[in-house]
Amino acid sequence: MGRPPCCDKVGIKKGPWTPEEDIILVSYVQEHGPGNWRSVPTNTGLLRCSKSCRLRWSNYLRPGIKRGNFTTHEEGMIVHLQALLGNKWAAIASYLPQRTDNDIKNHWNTHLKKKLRKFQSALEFSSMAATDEIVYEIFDDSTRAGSSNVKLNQSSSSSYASSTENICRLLQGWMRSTPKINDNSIGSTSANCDLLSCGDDQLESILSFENTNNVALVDKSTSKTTFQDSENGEKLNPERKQKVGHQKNLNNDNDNPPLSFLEKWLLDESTAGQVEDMNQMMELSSIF
DNA sequence: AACTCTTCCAACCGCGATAAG
DNA sequence: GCTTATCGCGGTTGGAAGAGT
Repeated sequence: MGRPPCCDKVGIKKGPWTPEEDIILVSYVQEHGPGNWRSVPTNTGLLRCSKSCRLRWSNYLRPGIKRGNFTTHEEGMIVHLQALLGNKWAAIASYLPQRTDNDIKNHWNTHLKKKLRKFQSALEFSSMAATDEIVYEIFDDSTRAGSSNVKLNQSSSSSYASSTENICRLLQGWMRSTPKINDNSIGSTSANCDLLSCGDDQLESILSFENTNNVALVDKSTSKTTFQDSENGEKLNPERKQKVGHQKNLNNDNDNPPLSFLEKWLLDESTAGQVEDMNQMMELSSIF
């Protein structure tokens, strides 16, 4: 006999997650930490399979997730890493703090692939000594699209970086539309009731998050999440946390020199300059 | 205003690797 | 060592929202 099933397929809910379900999941993970997803549906009463819970947590509710538009630098990183690693979205995501692999994958498929295609065809045309008129026609579409790069830079600061803020936003919208909470629909854990009755400040403190190596600390004034290494108490910003994680992995995996080389290369300013060059080219395309 | 088309992204599906019994 | 479930990943899809006609 092998393992028992994580959940029977009967009665499993599918589709978009409701704020109630999010709160239940977040409060459970706060209490027990991420992992052991198999027990999550059973212990929380969520009618979701463990897989769905894990996905919801890692792609949406996990602290430190930045949502919203990608910066030019992030896009450059993705383009470079995709060229080097292929469609290894999880690997690429590990170099982009606060972005999920799903987010990167979506952004690549919907934006970057098109941008690159245009960029490459523009290069081909220009190498064939094309006239200005031809180049103008190539980029005309992006001009009409509303100068997406300018918009991108303007709104890049509107991203939000923690599950606290995610949940607060969800709650704010949801509470407005749902004047009275139906306790039966939410579940039976006391943590859920606490979450629903507390204010934003309280919610943020409840949502401080601990995993195996790092403790996430939520800054109430900025809603930003910082990480503290539970081993040595060192405070880390999310980016630093990612790097420390990498360093640990690298130390544990000595027969993987290409990765450390890649990391060095990526952090090299001269390389970053090349990325910027390419992005400037792409931005030029929207100016034409 | 109503309809169609396109874009975008959250969530699902299927598969390989790994772990548990 | 075998069987079976879980985990994590990449590909794909469904539907909401916006744009165009």
